[in-house]
Amino acid sequence: MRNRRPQGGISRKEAIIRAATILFAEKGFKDTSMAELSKVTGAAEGTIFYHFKNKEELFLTVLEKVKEDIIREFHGYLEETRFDSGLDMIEGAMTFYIQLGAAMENRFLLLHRHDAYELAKSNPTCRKHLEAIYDCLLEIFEHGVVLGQRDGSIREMAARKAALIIFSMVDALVRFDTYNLYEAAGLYRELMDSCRRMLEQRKL
Amino acid sequence: MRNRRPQGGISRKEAIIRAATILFAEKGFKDTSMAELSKVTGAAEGTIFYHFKNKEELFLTVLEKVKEDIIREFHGYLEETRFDSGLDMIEGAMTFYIQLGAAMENRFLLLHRHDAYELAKSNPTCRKHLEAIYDCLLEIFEHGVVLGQRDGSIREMAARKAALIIFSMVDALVRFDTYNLYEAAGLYRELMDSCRRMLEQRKL
DNA sequence: ATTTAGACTGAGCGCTCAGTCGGTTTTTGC
DNA sequence: GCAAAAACCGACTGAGCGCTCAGTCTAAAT
Repeated sequence: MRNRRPQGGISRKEAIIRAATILFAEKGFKDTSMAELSKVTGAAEGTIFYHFKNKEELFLTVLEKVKEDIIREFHGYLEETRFDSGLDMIEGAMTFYIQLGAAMENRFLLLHRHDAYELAKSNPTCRKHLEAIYDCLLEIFEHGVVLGQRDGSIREMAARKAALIIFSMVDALVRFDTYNLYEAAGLYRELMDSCRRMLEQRKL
Repeated sequence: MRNRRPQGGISRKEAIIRAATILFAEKGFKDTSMAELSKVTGAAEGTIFYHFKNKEELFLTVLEKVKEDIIREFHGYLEETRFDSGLDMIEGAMTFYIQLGAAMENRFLLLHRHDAYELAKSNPTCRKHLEAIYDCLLEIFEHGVVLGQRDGSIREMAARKAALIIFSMVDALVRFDTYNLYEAAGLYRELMDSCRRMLEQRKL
C-alpha cells in the first residue's frame, strides 16, 4: 500500500505540484480539494501540508513553475530563431504562442482563470509572477514592432499599444481553442493575415 | 428591525438578484456565500431559498437578467442608429461594446469569469443564455462585415471569422479596463485604427 | 373580527473543507 | 548497525457552507 517513491523518478513534492497544476487549471482553486489532490497523487493529506504550509503556498509554487516554464520556452525560442524583419519576428512569436498554448494547455488555462489575479490583489509574490509572465510576452511583441519600424516593415504606431493588441488577438485564439468555442486552426490564417495588414507599412 | 419592503420600491426578490449579481461578479460563484448575500440584502437566508430553490438557480436567474440587459441594449442601439457603410457599422458597434463594458462593468465581469462556462457544461439553460449573448454580439459584427463587403468598404474575407477577431479585440479592451491592466481610453484610438486597416479594401 | 395564503425568519442539520498532530517509516550520515 | 533527520501517514478538528423547516408576521379577502 505504501508508495514512497512515485513512479518516474520524480520526487513526491514534484508529483504533488504536477497534479495540483492540472487540478487547479481544470477545476479552479476553490473547487480543488486537498482530499482529491491526496487521492490523485497517492500522498496523504498530511504529506501535502508537510511540503507546503497551506493551499495558497501550493498554488504559488504551481504558478511559479508555470512562470518559469513559459519564460524558458520563449527565451529558448528566441535564441534558436533568426528573423528577416520585425514583422517576421512578430508573426513567428504569434505562431509560437499559439503552439505553446496548445502544448501547455493546462498551464495556460490556469492563467485564464481568475484565481491568480484575485490572489495577486493581496499577495505581492503572486503579482510578481503574473507580471513576469506578461512582461516577457509583451516585450517580445513590442521588440518586434520596434525592429519592424526600423527596417520599414511596420508602420509608425505606439509599440507597447501594438504589442497589447497583438497579444490580445493570439490570446483570444488560445482561449477559443481551450474552450472549444472555435477550432483554432480555422481562425489561424485569417488572424495572421489580419495582423499583417494591421501592422504593415502602407505604400503611398 | 423588520424591513419588509426594501427601499426604492423594488421587491425583495429583485433586491436579492441585484445584490447577487454584484457579489457573483466581484467574488465569483463559490466565494459568494448565502450568509453574505443575506447580510447585504437584509433578508434572512431562508428568504433567499424561499425565492430560489438553490444557489445554482439564483445564479441562473442572474445570468438570465444579464442576457436580457445586454441583448436589449444592443438591439436598442441598432434600432436608433443609421450607418453610412458596413465599416462604419462595425466601428460604431465596437465603440458601443466598449462603452457598454464600462457602463455595465459587473455584468461583463460575470461573463469573464469561468463560473457560467463551467455550469454550461452540465446545464443546458445556462448554455442557452451564454449562446444567446454571444450570438447577438457576433451577429452584429458579422452583419457589418457582410454589408461592408457589399458596399465595398471591407475586403473579401470570411465574415464569421472576421467577426470573431473583431469581437476578441474589443472584448480584450473591456477586460484590460475592468482589471485595470491598461487604461482603455489609451488603447481605444490605436485599436479602432488597427481594426480599420485590418478590414478595409486595399487600393491596388 | 376572522380566516387565509404568501412572505419571511433564523436556529440548526449534515456535510465538506483546509489544516493539525502524534506517531510511524524511510533515508541519511557515521 | 545505529541514531538522527527527513518524509510520510491518516484520524481528527472546528469553521463555514448550502439548505431545511417549524413557525411567525402581514395584508388582503371574507
